[in-house]
Amino acid sequence: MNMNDEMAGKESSATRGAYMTLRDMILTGALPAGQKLKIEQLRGLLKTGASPVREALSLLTSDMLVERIDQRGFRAAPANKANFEEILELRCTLEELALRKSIAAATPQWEEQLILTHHRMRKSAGQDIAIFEEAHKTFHMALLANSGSPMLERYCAQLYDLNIRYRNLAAGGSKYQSRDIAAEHEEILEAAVQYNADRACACLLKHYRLTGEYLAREMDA
Amino acid sequence: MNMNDEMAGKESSATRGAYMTLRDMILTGALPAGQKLKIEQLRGLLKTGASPVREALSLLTSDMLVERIDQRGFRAAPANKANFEEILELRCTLEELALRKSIAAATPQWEEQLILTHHRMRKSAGQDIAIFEEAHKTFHMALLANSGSPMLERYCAQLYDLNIRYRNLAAGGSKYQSRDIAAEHEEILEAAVQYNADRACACLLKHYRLTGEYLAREMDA
DNA sequence: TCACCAGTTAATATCGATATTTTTAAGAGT
DNA sequence: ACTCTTAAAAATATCGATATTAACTGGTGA
Repeated sequence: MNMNDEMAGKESSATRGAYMTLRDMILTGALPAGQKLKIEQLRGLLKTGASPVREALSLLTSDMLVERIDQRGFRAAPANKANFEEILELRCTLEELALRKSIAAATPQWEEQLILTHHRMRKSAGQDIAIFEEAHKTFHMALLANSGSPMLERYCAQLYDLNIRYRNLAAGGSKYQSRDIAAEHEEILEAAVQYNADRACACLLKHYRLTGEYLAREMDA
Repeated sequence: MNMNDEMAGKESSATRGAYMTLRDMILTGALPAGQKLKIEQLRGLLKTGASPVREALSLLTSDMLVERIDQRGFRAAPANKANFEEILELRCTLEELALRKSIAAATPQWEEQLILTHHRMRKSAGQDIAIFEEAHKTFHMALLANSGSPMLERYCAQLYDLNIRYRNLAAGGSKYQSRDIAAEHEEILEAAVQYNADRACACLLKHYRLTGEYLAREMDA
């Protein structure tokens, strides 16, 4: 009767499908930074018409993943260390702000969501990396989800994605970081559910800055 | 030979033209908040095809001026008091951040730009309101332009526009505010060129909050 | 050798028409 | 009267083709 099972994941509109695919390809680095994105080429890759491709690219400019040069097409957003550090710093500022607001307005529902998303993230640790990444983002966003400011959360989500992109671009060869990521997440969670804003923020920012320094080193090499 | 004089202001691509026009119409309230934006209707209004309209609308979603509902078209972003207050607060936070950074990194060039843009704003006070608004935005953005963080500046510009939109939506009938806007601008400028970050921020935020309270009152009525 | 200027190629931007989907309206059955 | 189903209308989304614009190439004159 319904097609939810069959079509799970497949988006209703061609535009959304193209948007998702392109977004993923840019975030993972399948489409390298700065690369020209030719409509015809993408049209073939995505097996759809020019209009959805074009519209998807327009939408991706919002996310700062694609640059649009009038009359001259699209290209994947460039990447460089300065931009990375800008993102990292801005992200730390905005996420701290959002986390403090979330904790200040804490509710049982929010708290329970933290527990749940954290649990799911742990569970997915063994599975496919894409599954984990998804759960990881969900957990981090859950931390901020009670800030009361959807726009702030949106900015944070955007910066999160941009950061992930740099992680994928930079961490090409080298193995996963040696730090105990799981422990860092537990620390953050613990502080949050205890409404300890200072500690939660300190842990969160340490979590980001450690990854940041690691990536910055990779980018030099 | 060339058409620069004739075509001044007319954008090169139909998409950009549509983008500019629609943006303006939403900011000024010519397209009311929440209104359904039918392609066919806009196609007639803008005298262009469906593709440019569609693409312009997609671009406007980045600016949070248009909402896209998959398979169900576009509509002008809704407006309500909660959203307005969210914008105001976020704007105060981000602009303070950017202004402090700008002052901390002050250079003669930046300082001179402040003087210039302020002067131009004063000059344009008598002229057409649209001219003044343009100069007003330029001045305010110049204050933040030395923050060293293009993304932060972009967010501020976005919030600025959203705020202006509410000003246009709310201040329908009532006359321009009685406050001495010019004096407030001078205060901000003075503090900035003296590298007095605390005072500059205090003045800037006061400037925003006063307008904000005024608008909030309008919105109740 | 180099800058400059056609002519050619390639890519973008745009149009008009069609397929899909949603919304509206109407009718049948309970 | 009310809901459910079904037909008609309207609007969105998409396609394929064309016009417009930018990029390239090779040759010409200093």
